[in-house]
Amino acid sequence: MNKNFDKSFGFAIHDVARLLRVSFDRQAANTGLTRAQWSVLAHLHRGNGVQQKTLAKVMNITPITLARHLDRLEVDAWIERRDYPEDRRAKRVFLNPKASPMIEMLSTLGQSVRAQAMTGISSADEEIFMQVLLQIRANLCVANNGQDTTVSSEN
Amino acid sequence: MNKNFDKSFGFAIHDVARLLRVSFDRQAANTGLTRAQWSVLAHLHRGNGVQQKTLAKVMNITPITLARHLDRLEVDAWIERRDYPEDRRAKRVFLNPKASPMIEMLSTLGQSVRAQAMTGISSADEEIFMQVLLQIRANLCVANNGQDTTVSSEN
DNA sequence: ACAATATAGTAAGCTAGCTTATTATATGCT
DNA sequence: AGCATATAATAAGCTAGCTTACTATATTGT
Repeated sequence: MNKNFDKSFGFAIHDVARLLRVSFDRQAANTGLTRAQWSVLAHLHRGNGVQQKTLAKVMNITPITLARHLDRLEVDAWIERRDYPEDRRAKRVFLNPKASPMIEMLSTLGQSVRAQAMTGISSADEEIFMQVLLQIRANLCVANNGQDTTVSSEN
Repeated sequence: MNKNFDKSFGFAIHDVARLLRVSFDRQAANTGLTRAQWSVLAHLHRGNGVQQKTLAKVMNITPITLARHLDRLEVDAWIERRDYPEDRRAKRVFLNPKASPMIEMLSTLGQSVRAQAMTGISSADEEIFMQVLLQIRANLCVANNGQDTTVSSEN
């Protein structure tokens, strides 16, 4: 039995993810947007007008999880869903103009949280860390889905 | 605006944490225990009879989050809460004997998930990765709490 | 001694993820 | 044409985390 839970890979990753989320959300609290909502806006900024199913895939979350984020984002008019005449089952999602400055702001915030997290870490080590992290994600994507959801794009 | 969300630190950590959790939970589904519940058992294995507040602190979760895990673990008799006469507000948590083999099993599962995640990564890089990860956690703990919750023990 | 404050555990209600099931629309087969 | 199957979005209901608020018990200050 491993006595060092603090050093266990799974627990540590889990802790870091939670700490990052809390840290971000706390600093973004006055915006009324959470990290998850911001993530939606950021991805739309990259590919505005994308279909929900595609967006969910790019974000690597399930369609229903995305649908709930969109519900709340739509209430506050950050985004809007539009019918897609070429496939009447589908909807496309568009950023409203008011979202742009917010995206800039939250992007800056994300960078500052990252800088905070990386305090005292050499850029060489940070580089290796990121490479390993992305490799781990790819490995787990394969293990879970039989496919790598990292690559994507469309529209 | 960074175009490479896939390579963003925060998103990647978040993805990896989720993928790990899903991967673990899927493989442990037949046990009826989730990763979070297993985490409770594992920590108790290390310090049986610990007080709830201490356990929550060691696990780096809030007391109420722990309380809910304990509720479910107690229903299935994995653990039991006992009154603590020296402080009648407090309760101490004990593993029931049936938990031991389960802990062994899930520990093995955890190792296999880790191995899966680390496929194709050199042990030197893995070493650096873990060091950076732990440093990040420490940084964020300080930023969030003004204290490092990594160290602990008591009981 | 006793009032004020602090602490241990829990309750209520939120976000964010999931799986499984439903509904409406497309597509494919004969 | 029309039935069977597949797909896009959503609904229902679960785990797991959080904050804020409450209750019971301890502790502390005067």
